[in-house]
Amino acid sequence: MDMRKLVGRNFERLRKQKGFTQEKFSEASGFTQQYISGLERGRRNPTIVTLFELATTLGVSHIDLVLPDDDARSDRAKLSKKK
Amino acid sequence: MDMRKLVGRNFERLRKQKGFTQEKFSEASGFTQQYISGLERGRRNPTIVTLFELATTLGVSHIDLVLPDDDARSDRAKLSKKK
DNA sequence: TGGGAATACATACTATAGGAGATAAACCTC
DNA sequence: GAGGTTTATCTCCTATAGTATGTATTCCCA
Repeated sequence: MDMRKLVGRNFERLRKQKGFTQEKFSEASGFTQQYISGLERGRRNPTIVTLFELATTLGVSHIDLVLPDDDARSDRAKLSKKK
Repeated sequence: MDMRKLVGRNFERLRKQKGFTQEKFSEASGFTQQYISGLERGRRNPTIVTLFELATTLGVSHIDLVLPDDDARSDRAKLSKKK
């Protein structure tokens, strides 16, 4: 269970949904494009403060981390919009 | 909006609900008692990997971070049990 | 009120989060 | 295949996450 990849994959999906390039997102969030790249590729282990800042820039208000059962083969996680 | 305090307060509540002392929890999780203390007092900024390990030790499978509206005065967050 | 259990504080240390800058590699579209 | 744009890789740097150890403090309760 690799939280880095779990967060990276879902972040990338949401970034694209929002129409951000890595560069545009880096300008909006203050993180470097290189950091965003590493994050999406599962090479970064963001802190909760960083996670909050990323979510805020994405316009996401609800971070929902579903930790898979051991017997579940695939990782699952959602970053869902406010109700 | 201080994610450290938000997580710290909710972690402390859940730890007590589960009947752990900081010392017992540190033995179960591999983190030091001192780290747990700092975490609960909002002086630590855990990474997502750390957050996952803490949740796993607590027997929590669903991490739900609700980011308050700007006009909401109080922090809110839930670490909820699996359905 | 004293003594053990639980929590907080202090200091020093190693590993890594995150930044800055340059560049490489893909990925278009013409 | 040239040229722009987007993403990935690399190196070096500082700040801090997390460990280890010791101790202080707070909280009980007999």
